[in-house]
Amino acid sequence: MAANPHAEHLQELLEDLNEPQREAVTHGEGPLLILAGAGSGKTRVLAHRIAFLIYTDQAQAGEILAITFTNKAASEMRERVERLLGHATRGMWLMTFHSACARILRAEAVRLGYTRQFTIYDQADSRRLAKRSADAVGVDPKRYTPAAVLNQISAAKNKLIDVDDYRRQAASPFEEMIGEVYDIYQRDLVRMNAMDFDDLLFRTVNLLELFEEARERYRVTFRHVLVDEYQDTNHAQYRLLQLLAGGGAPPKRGREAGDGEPAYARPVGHRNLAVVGDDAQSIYGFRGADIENILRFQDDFPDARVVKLEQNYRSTETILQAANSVIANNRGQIGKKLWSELGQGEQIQMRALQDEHAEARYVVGEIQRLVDEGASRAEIAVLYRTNAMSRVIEDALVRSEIAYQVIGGTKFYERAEIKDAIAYLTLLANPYDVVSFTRVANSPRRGIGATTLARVTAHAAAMDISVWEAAARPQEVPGLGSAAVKALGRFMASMAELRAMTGAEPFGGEGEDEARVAQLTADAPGDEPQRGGQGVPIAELLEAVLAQSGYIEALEAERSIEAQGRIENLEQLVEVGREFDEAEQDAEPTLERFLQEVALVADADTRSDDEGLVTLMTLHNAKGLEYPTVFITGLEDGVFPHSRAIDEGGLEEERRLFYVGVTRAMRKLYLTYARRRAVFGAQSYGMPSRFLTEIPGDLLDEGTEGFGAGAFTPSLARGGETAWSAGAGQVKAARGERAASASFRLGEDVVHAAFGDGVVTGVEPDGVIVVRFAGDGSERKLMAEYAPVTKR
DNA sequence: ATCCTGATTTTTTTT
DNA sequence: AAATCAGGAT
Repeated sequence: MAANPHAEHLQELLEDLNEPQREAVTHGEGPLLILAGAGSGKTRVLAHRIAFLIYTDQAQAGEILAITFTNKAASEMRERVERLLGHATRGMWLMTFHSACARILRAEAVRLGYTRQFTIYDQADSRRLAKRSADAVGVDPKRYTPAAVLNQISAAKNKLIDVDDYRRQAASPFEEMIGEVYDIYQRDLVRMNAMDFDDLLFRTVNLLELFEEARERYRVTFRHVLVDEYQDTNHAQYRLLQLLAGGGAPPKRGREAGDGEPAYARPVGHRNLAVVGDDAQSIYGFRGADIENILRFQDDFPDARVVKLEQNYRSTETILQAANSVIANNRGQIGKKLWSELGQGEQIQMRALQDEHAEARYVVGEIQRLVDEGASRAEIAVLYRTNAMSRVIEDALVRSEIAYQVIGGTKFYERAEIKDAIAYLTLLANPYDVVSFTRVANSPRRGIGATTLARVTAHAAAMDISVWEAAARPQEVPGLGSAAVKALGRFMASMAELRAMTGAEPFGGEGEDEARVAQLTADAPGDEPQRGGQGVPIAELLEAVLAQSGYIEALEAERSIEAQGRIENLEQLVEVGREFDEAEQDAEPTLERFLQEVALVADADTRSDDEGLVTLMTLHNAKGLEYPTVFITGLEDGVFPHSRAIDEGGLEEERRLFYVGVTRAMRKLYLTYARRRAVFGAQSYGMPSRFLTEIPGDLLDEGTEGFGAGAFTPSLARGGETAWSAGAGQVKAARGERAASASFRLGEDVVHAAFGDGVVTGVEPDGVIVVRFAGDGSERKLMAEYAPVTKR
């Protein structure tokens, strides 16, 4: 790089980076692990590194694959890179794992037996399908909710365990049952030409393992792979990276590797893999994230360059000290100590409030005060453990007329009318999609009831044809009355008309199967669609759907405020379609691309940077963000840490979540808890969160002002009092006295309040015991001291 | 096929 | 407290 034409830019690029940051940015080829503490400028490092690779001609834009955690983070990253480069970054793959996989699969799905129009099911869709499959197996839905069943399947998929492997490994009646459900569930997905979120990863791994040609092509294409938030990758994602970048060590986790190791497992490939993460911020274990991925990166790549970023540019020292001392209670982490030059700053405000309403009033009162003093509402975030907790705070904000936004919870795309409209489009694109068909067929009501639907779908399954085809020729469906035949005929006629608008081949006539077969055998999957796709603009199609289907008409007939709101939501959706049409001018705005984009929006993507909006969200959604002022609410044992986490040994992850929350704050941090809180409508009383006791007392201001100070703002320093109203003697009492724990021995018989009889199969440090329960054969980790478990 | 009502459940966290 | 669901009446 002696006479680099970009020399000037290069220097500028490296100018205001600190030493380790610069080391990470300028690292050349080969594996790179960046351990980036909270607020240490990792996004900046990633953006600069991408720009550096391009400036030094180590990569073209099109040779870079950069994975972020959310779409929002991806577009922010793209902006930064473009600002650094001074030009657009077309062709650079900067997106989430799921988006990247969906994009690859669109081009290659044919090789795996799907058409490129395959549907992506979101969690709600998947759950409905899981419920159907569980019903078919005869699973008692009281005992195992569809969500729980789906979780099991999802966990298996995240570990790349397919149906056959799962059933072979099943070690309990419970697992055998889940295996049966998994089997049906997966068959249904394939038959419907659909994938759930986990399939996007799983099938991409399949593709790269099975087809050497594709594997080599993508390896060559992505000469440099960068991954943000590496601590939250799961096994499937790990495997995917290995296939793309070439592994270091062969796979040791997952299934048996050994001698007969397949070719793809061997460490070939460019190994230009740069990952950024912070093990202290791993908070997605519940959805399969494997913290071991980051902890063992150096085992996978013994020659990896390791860079630690420990200087924090975000928070005051007070906030960092609190975060450091809390996280010190976790074990088995990569040692890191955050420090800052921003000075001590203000004390952390801690408050105990009467109940959740008082808590909300306190938070809103403080927000009011800060805004009066000149703060922008956009500088303030209120965080909580579960989505349901937003409501009380929202009420208080509304009452005080403070503008706010809620991230997550009931999303726009989860509203019934939006899902209906999307389901119409999905069915038009993918005539095999039974879930969309059943959703849409009788909505609005047109006399196609549950029995009719069941007969049609059963017929389709029996004849091995698409639902569309079955519904299009209703007279062939056994058992249908003449009214049902007529209703179906009318419905399908208008659907056929709408499908014609999309420019897709007509469907449901005789030659249908050839259509899929032709698509499946069409070789040479490329990056562009083989034909067609130039159909109508999405907005136009949507309007036609809503009119033709009688959907809008039915809502108008209702004449209710609620229906009016739904109509407005649908208008908003049409607007989304219009924006998509305009944004895609160069590429063809195909229906499937639109549906894919809609399916993969995350809560966090909907965040607005609008000035003047206070932001409310869960702690999970706050990952990666920062605010001058942060409120963390609901700091009670059982709420945060969540009771289920306490029961199941998830305390360390909860603690990391708290760490994430604390480190979002730049200058002011508020921690609040309520003594009494309504849970499911019933009142419950909780102790202050144990995390509060892990913060050194001198960092906290417990508020002495105000009426009945002692009564409502108990002090950690004070103590001795007995009841709640007398102060938080409990907090002090709790400090340091948690260590004592009931001891269980290996092999001991125990009884759990919820799970019933079980036996201790493992004893771990920190009072964690492993118990296998007779009821369902499940094995759970419990905190001996806190879980409702006794010796028998 | 559709509507109503009472019972049951829901709350972790999410791509 | 709200939402979904099952069962039964129309």
